[in-house]
Amino acid sequence: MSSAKPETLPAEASSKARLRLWLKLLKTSGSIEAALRRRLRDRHNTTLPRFDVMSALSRNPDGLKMSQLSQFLRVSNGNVTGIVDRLTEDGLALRVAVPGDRRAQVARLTPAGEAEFARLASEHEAWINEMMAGLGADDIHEMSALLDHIQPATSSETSKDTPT
Amino acid sequence: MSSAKPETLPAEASSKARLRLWLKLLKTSGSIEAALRRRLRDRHNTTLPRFDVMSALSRNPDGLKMSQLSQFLRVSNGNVTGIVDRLTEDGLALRVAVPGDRRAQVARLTPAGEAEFARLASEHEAWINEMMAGLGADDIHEMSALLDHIQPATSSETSKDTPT
DNA sequence: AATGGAAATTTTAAGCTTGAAATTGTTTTG
DNA sequence: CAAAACAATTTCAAGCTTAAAATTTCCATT
Repeated sequence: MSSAKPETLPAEASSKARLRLWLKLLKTSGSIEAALRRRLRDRHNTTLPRFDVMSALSRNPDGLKMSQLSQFLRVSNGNVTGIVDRLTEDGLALRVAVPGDRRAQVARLTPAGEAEFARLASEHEAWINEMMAGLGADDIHEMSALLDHIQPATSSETSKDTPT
Repeated sequence: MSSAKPETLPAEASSKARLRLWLKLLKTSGSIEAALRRRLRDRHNTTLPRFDVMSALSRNPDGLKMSQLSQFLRVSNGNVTGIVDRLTEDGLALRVAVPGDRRAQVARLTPAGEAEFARLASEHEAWINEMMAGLGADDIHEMSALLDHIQPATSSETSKDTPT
């Protein structure tokens, strides 16, 4: 008997290690996200989805078609419809007809929306900077490189390529 | 003039770098999560929240009180109520009265629930292993260590300590 | 034993999310 | 040009999520 049955084979061991890493990654990003949601809610009476939409519109001052917005944010069409609805009710966004195509509409920030987003974005960046203060420049590059080695989808599932 | 105005001061530069890292981290974990949700839905007709609840119950064969379950999963009480409701409707979980306390109930997996979870967990681990195949043992340890340097909440917000 | 506070859970209201169906408008093509 | 295919958006049904309110039960103090 030269080989007693090991508890875990090497392949199994690294599979478990990868699973643990995923759980840790999920916990970390979930905690950051939860902190952002809480602060946006408690201090600015808004939500992360609204912030995300405003951020996308802020980067595109001429507006984005609803479909472009949902592609950019990687959420469904129906989803952005509701968020833009509520942003519009609050006077932070508006819909503009697209000249050549009566089906389409462009969502834009209002001046009030731009002003509001400027405040939010500034705080948001400070929050992230604070939470990640423990990472130096080298750590940042190292983690970024490691993240590049993760391949979330197999080729068969990567049908919706969104070329930039 | 010995100091011409630089585009970004060092502190601003690393703040931006941390923000970019956060966006990348968010994108990666979001993509993994989206892939998991899609596969659970398409191949097993279930959802990630259901999987998470089943996973917690699977680790606790004697059941967990609803409040323990929500603490463990870090979601609200009302949230687990609904998920356990639906799991129960499907015969995968059940509620058991707690002897000493008529307020409390323990949620447990049924035998069908255990069998179903065993199948799901096996696939789930394989999916993660596949997506993270690009990371070797050293990479895993490195990333894990880097994640430990992120502090998602300030002390003032860490009021709900959940000691394990 | 009564009362009042704390605890466990559910309910509720509002918003987020999705995929699918429905609408409306555009373009291709027979 | 009519019809069919296609495109942009909204609507819909179902489920997830939260915080806050409501219920029910427990427990400590009188």
